[in-house]
Amino acid sequence: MPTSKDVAAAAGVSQSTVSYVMSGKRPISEKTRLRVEAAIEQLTYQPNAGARALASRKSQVIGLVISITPEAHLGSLMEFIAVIAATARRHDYDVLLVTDEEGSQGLERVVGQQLCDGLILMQVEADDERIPVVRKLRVPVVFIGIPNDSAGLNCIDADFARAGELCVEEMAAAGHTSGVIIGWRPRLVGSRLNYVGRFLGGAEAAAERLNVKIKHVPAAPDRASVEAAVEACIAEADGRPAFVSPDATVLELLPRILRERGLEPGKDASVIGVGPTPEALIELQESTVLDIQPKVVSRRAVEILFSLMQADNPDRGGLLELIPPLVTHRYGTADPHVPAAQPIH
Amino acid sequence: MPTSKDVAAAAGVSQSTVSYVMSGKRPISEKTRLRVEAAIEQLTYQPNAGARALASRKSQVIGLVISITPEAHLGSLMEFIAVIAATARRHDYDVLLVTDEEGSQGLERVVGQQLCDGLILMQVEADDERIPVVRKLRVPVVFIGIPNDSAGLNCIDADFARAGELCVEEMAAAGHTSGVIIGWRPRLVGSRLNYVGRFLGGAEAAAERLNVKIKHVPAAPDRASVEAAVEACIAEADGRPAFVSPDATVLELLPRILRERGLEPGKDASVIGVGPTPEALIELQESTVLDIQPKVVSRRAVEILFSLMQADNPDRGGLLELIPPLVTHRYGTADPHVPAAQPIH
DNA sequence: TTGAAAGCGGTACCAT
DNA sequence: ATGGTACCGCTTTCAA
Repeated sequence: MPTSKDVAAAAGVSQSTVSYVMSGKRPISEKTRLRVEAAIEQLTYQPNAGARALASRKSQVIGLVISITPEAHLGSLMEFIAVIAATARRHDYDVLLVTDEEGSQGLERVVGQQLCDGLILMQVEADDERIPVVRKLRVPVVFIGIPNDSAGLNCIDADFARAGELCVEEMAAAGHTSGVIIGWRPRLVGSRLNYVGRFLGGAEAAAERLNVKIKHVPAAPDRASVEAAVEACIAEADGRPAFVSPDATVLELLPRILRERGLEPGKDASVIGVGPTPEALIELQESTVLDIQPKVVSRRAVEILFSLMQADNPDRGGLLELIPPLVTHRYGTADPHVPAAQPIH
Repeated sequence: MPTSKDVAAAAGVSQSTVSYVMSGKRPISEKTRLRVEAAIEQLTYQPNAGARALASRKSQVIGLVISITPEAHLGSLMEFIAVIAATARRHDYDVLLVTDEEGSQGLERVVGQQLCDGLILMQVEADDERIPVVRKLRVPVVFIGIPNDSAGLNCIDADFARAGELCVEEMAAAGHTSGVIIGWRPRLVGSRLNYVGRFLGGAEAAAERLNVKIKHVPAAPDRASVEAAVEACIAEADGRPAFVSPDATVLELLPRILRERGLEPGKDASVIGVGPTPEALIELQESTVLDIQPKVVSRRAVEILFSLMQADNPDRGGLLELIPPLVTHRYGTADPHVPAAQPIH
């Protein structure tokens, strides 16, 4: 592998000149710049990342922290990751994948070893054990998800409260006066998946406003559990039942389960929900589906992180940004409309 | 951040001794080792990755190259990634995510900058444009997927030929004398997704052997396309139709499409297929599903890469390993059985 | 068994 | 506008 020294020799300049040509941090005469660039080209020189990181104290890498739990919807997760990686590259950064198998120690490790200049934490839980650790880290961190104690942290997430509202509005517009929200087990909702709580909050507010009734039925994201919830709802429903859920897996199951019971979604029953992957959308064309815009959320997460890193202001923070959901599918049509944006700064 | 110099000072030894304590590359007296370890602990010292990479010429990072195409099943992809990352960590390596947005240049970049010591390429296509590039790289590379010209390359994949056989055997065992394989568009099969070709090969061999008829119907992995294929098959089927597919998305669609046409999968029609994610399995309980064992494939990919890197033998290669599929679900039961393993070395 | 010192390949300050 | 050079923090050879 050629080094910048080789380039310098080939171009007949000093090593520092090569460095300055690459970084543009000081003016270089047209003539020498061309000579250096030619030498770089000719030798197919690429700067050594380790040496650069050592000298500049910047790795040009961001750490992406994901957790593979049984609750995680892998397709959705992948969608986030893809956008984050692509956005990072556009800013000339690479992405190091950190799984939570190491727990919070993994965070301390990648930062301690100075493998990366900043972190994005995904699937942030209500009472996330990583938070106290993160507060001590000396690099900027962006959370995807909003923990209970978010003071001083940079968080971004889909606006699940708004999504809850939209779902209930949709439900009312479809002529229902009551409906059922299939959520998660209470324990999970309280301690971990607090977006469900936000969703319920928005849904309840809308229900009150529109004078419709909603009932929250906890369930696990598996077939048996959702079936049980559905049975219960059908039993006590008068007229067409309506099902609402903030969970992609539940949403994938609902149409099937209803059909097995002779109810055609969009006709005999309404299915309204949030957050599926494109694949799931294929399955859900006869339902109302809110897209929580993972692409926007993850792109913004990266952008926020970069602004923090550029500002060289590691401990500044306390940004909360909510991305409004889109209604992407409505009973068979794919006619997206954008609700009023309500980012909070 | 404390450096190894700080540790040395605290322990009253030289910097090199600290290094040797950490690497174990030369004998250290019990006494000094304990002193150094105490100092490390006390200062919470972590070695600087860049400096280490620079001095040792090893980054302890592997590059994981993925491509986000419309055909990619994100959930399956995520499953691979998770296992690869976890396995890498167990060998004390980190994972750098390389998306193919940069194309083959991305590979040249991460290797050229010496960001990583080896690569794993996923979703390798029949006539993959990355292959000529990879052949020139000076680091070990493992392919997940088998290109047409695999000479001298280290490839690993699920045994789709065997999967094709198993599917047809299953079909025959379920009493069918004929069936339909829903595959991909011919153009894709030829130039790109050649696992489909291998699947078909195995299926055809088994069909001949068992004296059943199979027909290959190309389709895109979307609803309309699969529906058209299904319609055609139902029209010309005598008795219960059987549907076989090597594609996860198609497999997710099939049960629904059949039910809409009044056919209950597992009763009025058979659905037999390969490779879905755990989420999809929920949907497919009434079908026969072969698991292509992404966990095994990806774990082996990492292990092979490490053995290549340890051997310090970058250009050695030409390993082909096939992981046999498991039958994980059979018409409602979850009773896995393992076919005879047939790895090829 | 341990220490001193020469790199590894860049960056950026201080000169000119 | 350019060159010389002192680091950055670790590994490893050579010496003791």
